Amino acid sequence: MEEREETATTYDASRYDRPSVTVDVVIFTLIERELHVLLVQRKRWPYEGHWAIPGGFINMDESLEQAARRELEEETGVRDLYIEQLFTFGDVGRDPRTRVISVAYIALVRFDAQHLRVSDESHDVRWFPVSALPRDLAFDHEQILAFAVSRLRSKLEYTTLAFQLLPELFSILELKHTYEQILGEELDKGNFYRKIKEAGLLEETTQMREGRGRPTRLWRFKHDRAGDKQFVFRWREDRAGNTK
Amino acid sequence: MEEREETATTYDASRYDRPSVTVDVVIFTLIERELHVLLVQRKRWPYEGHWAIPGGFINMDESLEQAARRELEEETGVRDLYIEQLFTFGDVGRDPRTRVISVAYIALVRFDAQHLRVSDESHDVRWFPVSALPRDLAFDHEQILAFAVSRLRSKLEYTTLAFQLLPELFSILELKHTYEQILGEELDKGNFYRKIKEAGLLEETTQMREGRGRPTRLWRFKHDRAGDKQFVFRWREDRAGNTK
DNA sequence: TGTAATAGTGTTTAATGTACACTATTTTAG
DNA sequence: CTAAAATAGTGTACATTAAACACTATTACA
Repeated sequence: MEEREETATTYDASRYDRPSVTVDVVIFTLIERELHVLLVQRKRWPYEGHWAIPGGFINMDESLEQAARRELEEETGVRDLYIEQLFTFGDVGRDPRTRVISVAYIALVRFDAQHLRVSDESHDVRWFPVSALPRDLAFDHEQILAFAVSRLRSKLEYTTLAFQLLPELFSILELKHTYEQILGEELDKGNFYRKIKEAGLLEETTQMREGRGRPTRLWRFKHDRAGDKQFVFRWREDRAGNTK
Repeated sequence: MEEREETATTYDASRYDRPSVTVDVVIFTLIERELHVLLVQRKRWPYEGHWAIPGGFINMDESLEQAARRELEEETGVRDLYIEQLFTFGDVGRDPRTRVISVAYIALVRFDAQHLRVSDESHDVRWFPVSALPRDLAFDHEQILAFAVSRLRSKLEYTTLAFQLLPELFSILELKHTYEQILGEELDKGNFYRKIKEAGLLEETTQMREGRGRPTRLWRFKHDRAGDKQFVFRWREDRAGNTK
């Protein structure tokens, strides 16, 4: 980390001119069975009027993750949810104002009444379906967002991450639908039932939900298992990367 | 990324007091069939005399990856090798001097005569076996290193990364040994032969190498396939995370 | 009462993983 | 010169998992 020839306590500010460090948070949620992401509309130069990933400068007295959580809470009012560092973007020209290094995070939130303040359509903050993003995102945010979606997909294959997007109680087919939304491909119903049950991640409840056809049983995620160990199972029905 | 309420071109330096940004590079190599990592011994406060991961401040005119490559070249004289961003560490108290945010990278180099300057034992730069690291690394470098090893392991399971550590020509059992070194577990010889051949990643050469027993055929990695697409295959012989 | 709609189960076959026994070709000890 | 040790490499059988898809179940509603 530290330059070996540098003196201990003094800095030559002109020599060690410092970049700005920001934290950007790509916030995902599921709205009406579709994966959405939160964007904010910029009010000033540069990229005035363009949509951007929410973020801000870090404070000197908070860790990166704390900064990301603060940002998340400022935008959505949500605390204590799943958050994970994605990547740090630091190319020279990515912000026309000055050198900016952005530590990007991914957050997953459950969409419910809590974040009404976001769903206000007249506001400069809005949820967009991942399949229908606005054009010309600010800065390199298109790249960041694409990377976030890609990471979300690949993590889904070996973690229990999808549960973060669902409410407390859900049906197995809703869970399957969530996987399909994120993976962007269809999964076999029978195989999904079998795998998810064998995994032992779910706790059956006595509750049912009625709809158009046969009522469905509701399940709950076993949280004890989650923290337990890095639980892993694979969902993809084709062997990844089969280069024939 | 950008604070939405901030003005466009001016900064209040006292308000937006900036952290320092460094790049640390965890450099791995294989020496005598064992995985090693490069560390430097600190000459000054803080952590004087302790070993640390090599790194330094970024320049304002280089990208993060450029900074990491520069650092790698300064320490080992090696260019154009495998390098990958690991994680960004930014806890508040990790450096007693000032707020420091470190973007950590992993690099893999082939150990050969090129980096003699590193193998000089009297120097303050030295290769350590991953299995026998020095005590009391500087800063939070123990944590960074542990994370780097863990990442290396998990990436090995689905990438062709091990080839970066081997010379141009190698035997299949050497490759197997490399996998075993990094994974920290034994692999079945027969299964390894079969899988690596089926994968079609290797190019047979006419060269053999003689040793104590039967001579071994040497192979070369097909580089055309590597860039091709994110080639994936799995090595672990147990299903990962099988929590029975 | 029967059809649409949704939920959920079972079964068959193919692919892959795992263990381990076997053969092959060299050096070296006696 | 020959047998044993050392290393390289192949083959095979069994278990496990994946994938496709046909089937049954339970509700609302026409």
